Amino acid sequence: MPELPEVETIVRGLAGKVVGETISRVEVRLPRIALAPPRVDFAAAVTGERIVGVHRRGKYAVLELASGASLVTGLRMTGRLVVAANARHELPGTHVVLHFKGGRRLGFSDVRTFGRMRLVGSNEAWDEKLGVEPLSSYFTPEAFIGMLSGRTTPVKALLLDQRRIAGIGNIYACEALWEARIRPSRPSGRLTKPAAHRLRRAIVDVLERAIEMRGTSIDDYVDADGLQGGFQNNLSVYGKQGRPCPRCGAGIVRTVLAQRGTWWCRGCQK
DNA sequence: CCGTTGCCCTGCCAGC
DNA sequence: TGCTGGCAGGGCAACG
Repeated sequence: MPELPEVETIVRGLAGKVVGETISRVEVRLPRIALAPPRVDFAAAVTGERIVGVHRRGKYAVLELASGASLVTGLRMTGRLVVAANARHELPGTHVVLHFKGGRRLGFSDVRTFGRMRLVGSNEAWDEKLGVEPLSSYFTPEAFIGMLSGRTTPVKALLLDQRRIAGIGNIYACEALWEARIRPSRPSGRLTKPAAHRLRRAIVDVLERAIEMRGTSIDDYVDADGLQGGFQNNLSVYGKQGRPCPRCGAGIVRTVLAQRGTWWCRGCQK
């Protein structure tokens, strides 16, 4: 499931492959995947556009187009964006294909069809609901403490809320809470100041380390070259129920919190 | 505003 | 072996 580090890795890979390319043809095989403003036809509007930049916002990959419009792709759980030289390497469940002049192509695939590729106009504030970028200078201890204070929501649910911090998903929420030695169910407002500082630091640390390892490949994620990441070998608690905690040796448990599987250590997360 | 619930969808796998 | 029911989960709409 692509979270911030996986989307960052995809975007870095795409930058060297698609910037400067002109989209000569667009295939939309599953129309509900490709969204556009009212009365705008996705394929017609995108055809002829040139890609002038690529960036990430939260868990979204954004292709910047020469007209000022953007193609915003949300990968959800199983979505993939992969550049290929030809049709031979096409992934199963490819729903949208951007063909470039010269023959290469960018395919968007998603077996579960939860992901979306959306064309947004230059003035469309598509990301106004998204919270702070955790790897930006705006994610200060003060900003984080402000989010936590007075709230009864379990701190893990707050980490997953994209309106507050953009880009953290289940894997990195679990890992950051373990690193900060904080119990996932702890009410946000009950974190001590040192705990809040530890957690902010842990979020930044775990995201940066995961980007260094090119993301976590549990079952579906691959980068823009179709290659797996390496952070799955560095996970401490995610998916590790029954295994010993790498820090204190107690057994890692799996509970359900905010409808999500939650892995943590009863021994050292308080 | 805030928090919760249900829905979308298919691959996988435990259990029979 | 073959089937099936339940689970996985990010974002969004609807609701209280």
